[in-house]
Amino acid sequence: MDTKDRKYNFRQIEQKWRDNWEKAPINTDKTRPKFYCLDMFPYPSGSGLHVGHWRSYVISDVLARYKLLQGHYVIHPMGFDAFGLPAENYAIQNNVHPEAAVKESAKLFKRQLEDICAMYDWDMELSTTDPSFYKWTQWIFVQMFKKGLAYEKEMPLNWCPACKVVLANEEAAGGECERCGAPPEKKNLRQWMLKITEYGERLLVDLDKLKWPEKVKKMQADWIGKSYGAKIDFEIDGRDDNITVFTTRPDTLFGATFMVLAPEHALVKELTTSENLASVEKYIQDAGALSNVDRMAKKDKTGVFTGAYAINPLSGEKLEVWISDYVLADYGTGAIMCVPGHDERDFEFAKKFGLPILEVISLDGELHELEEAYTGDGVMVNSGEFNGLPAVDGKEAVAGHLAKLGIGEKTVNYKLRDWVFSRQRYWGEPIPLIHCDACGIVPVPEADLPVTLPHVDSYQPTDTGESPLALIDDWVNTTCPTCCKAAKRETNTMPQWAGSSWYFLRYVDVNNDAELISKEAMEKFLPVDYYVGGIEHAVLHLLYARFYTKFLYDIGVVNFEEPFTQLFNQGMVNRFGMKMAKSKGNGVSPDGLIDKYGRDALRLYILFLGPPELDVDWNDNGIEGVFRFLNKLWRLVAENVGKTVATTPELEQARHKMIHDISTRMENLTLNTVVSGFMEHTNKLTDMARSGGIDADTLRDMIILLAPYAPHIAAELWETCGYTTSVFDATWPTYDKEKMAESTITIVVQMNGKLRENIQMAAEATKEEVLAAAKASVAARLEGTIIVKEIFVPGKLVNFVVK
RNA sequence: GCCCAAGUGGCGGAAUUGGUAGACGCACAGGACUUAAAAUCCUGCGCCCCUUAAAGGCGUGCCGGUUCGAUUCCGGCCUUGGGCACCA
Repeated sequence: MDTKDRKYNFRQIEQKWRDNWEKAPINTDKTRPKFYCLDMFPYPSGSGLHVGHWRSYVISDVLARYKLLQGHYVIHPMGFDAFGLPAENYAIQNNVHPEAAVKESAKLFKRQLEDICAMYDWDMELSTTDPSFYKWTQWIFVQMFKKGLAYEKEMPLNWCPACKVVLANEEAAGGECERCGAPPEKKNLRQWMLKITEYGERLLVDLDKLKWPEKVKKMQADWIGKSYGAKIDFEIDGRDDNITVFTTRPDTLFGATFMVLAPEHALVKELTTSENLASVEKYIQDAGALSNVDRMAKKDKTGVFTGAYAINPLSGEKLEVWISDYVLADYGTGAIMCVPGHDERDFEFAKKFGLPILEVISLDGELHELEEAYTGDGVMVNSGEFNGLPAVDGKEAVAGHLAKLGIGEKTVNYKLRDWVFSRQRYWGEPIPLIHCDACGIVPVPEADLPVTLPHVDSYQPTDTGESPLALIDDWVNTTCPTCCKAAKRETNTMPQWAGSSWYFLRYVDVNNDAELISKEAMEKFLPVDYYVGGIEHAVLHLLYARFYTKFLYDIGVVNFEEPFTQLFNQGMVNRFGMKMAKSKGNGVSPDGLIDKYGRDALRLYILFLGPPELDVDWNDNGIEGVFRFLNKLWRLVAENVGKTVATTPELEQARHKMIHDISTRMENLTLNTVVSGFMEHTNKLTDMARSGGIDADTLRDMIILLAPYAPHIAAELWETCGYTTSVFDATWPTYDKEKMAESTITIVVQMNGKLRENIQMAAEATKEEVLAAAKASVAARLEGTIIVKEIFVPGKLVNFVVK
């Protein structure tokens, strides 16, 4: 140590241990029980890492190293999600080929990731753009195709005019392109879809198994959107076909006074009478031109009457059939029964167009003039034989009655739609299908995978809805694998989510060319135990990855149905009121801080900023305090090594308390309080060392506890203390509750709940002794009062209730 | 509109099961060491009353409740952030 400025030489120490660990890696014993601690892998951009990126990587690394010290073999890999629009857009902006840009960026990222000093196993490194990886991304698609889960469909889709690409529903949530924020347009396109809806129920039910933040589970459950109700057939007046509706309120069926179909509904053209045809056609045309955002933003309900009538199956009333864009074509049956008395939207529509409003649910059983839709509880009225029945029971009763009549049945509905899986961009995995005039659509044989992405100079996206790959004749033209005649390749590519939906399976068997993953590796190392990343993927990546895993389970590739047992979402790092990002000019580079305070100090400071799950505002000021702490701790060891004293009961008590505090806070992942705990205990131990000396056991355990957080200084101090094996080969110390108990405890004395005195008592003092001492301490105050009640909380406090 | 978080000193934040509110750190002020500075060490640091001290009072967004005792539990509100949003 340089005694002149009493600061430890972090530059020299950190370099020394970085070199050492490169030569002799830690965490190599694969015979230990595994713990798979995964970071959401980044897409490599050319702008590099800022301290916001560090946050999640430090959190997961602390956890990984903690598990290592607890005796696990820790799988802690890192890779690059390099296909997709972010990488392609970056390349276009900088006028380089995506392949070159990705290579360059990955190199920069890797160097910056190494600065964090996370114990990534770079032997497992993967990139989604590597043909040996996307061979299996394509293989999974082929399996889905063979199982009928991938299908082609022409339908109106969300098209982002800025990104020049279609969006999945998940990517267009909230009426904004998930990537660029532009409002998507509607465009009729032929696209490849994945039947994620077939897994909707399992994706919903299995959420219960997961140790995930409730918020994320709820977002997924809401996205899947299961609702219980009934399908009901309404006879069309004068025709022998029906309009089928889905409703969650069969109990209000008597109150259905009109019907509305989505403009796109198949029956609309057939039903419309000749005198209404012109207005209906105009309405359909106008509705079709509206984007989803405009459609949602409309303040007023609009609609037109078709001229047709349906019959309410219970009341027998004739109901006008209207069309309106407030009914969605792709949810339920695309048609609804309208109960204006008990549905706000139907009420608004009925008011505007003068349609009848009937009360059929009443809270008090009486009849009222409805000023607005009543959506609460009550009993059925105006409902014939069902009158007087509570609405909650009415749902079952009416649905059962309709089922007996053969015109309805109980059913469930989901908001989840199939996944639009093809993209009109160059930089993605080619979809491995071949279009043959004779054989139809044929998957590329597995032996011919991967279908490699051809290297071209012109990869700019087009407005046509076609991929740039369509322009490459010698790639598009091929032969049919079945009949050997001339055929054409599918030119769409996969979305950026394809690789990330399964990458976590591949790390542990990254070089396997014969299968996606060997059974042995799968059974030994999977699934992921702990997954750390941002909340922005709550319904995108995390839903897709669950879907893929369930599919791979079904075809026997993996033996588990959920990929990520536990999930942690770290909060964002903000600066100037917004998320830190290079593009916004508010990014803080770690480089200067590393140079001034070192990697260990920066790791600790990022944790110290605030609770890991909450957003924090960045400021540079506090890192000074963390740096002072590291120096203090350095001096504590340096000044006492070689002259440690024999363990005393006080030292043993302090040591067990320290292990307890750090361990429980680590387990709870309240990592900001772990750092303050280190400071607290270091301060205490420094005082104890000065007054009576410190023992070797305490120093040893303190260094082990610190190792996950500040690995370099811990390794150096460990060596200073004379240990010859790595600190990461040590075992996480355990504590004994009895040994951490203090011999003297502070008892709080209250009167009427207000603090009056603190008294020191021996830990083993009896209730009577404590009460007597407490009474004595407040004797003067008790004069002239009557003690009504004595509250005694063992080891904590005494409260006298007096009059 | 619906749902979910959060609200504590000048600042970031802490408080295990309802039991001393403000740990730890930053900033600030005073002191020691030093020719001086840096570094380090010591002391103080919620607000009010008071020359000071003692004693007292108030205090965890607001109003109320339960309790011997509430940052913690319950009811009602306010503010901020996030999610969903014509899903019948």
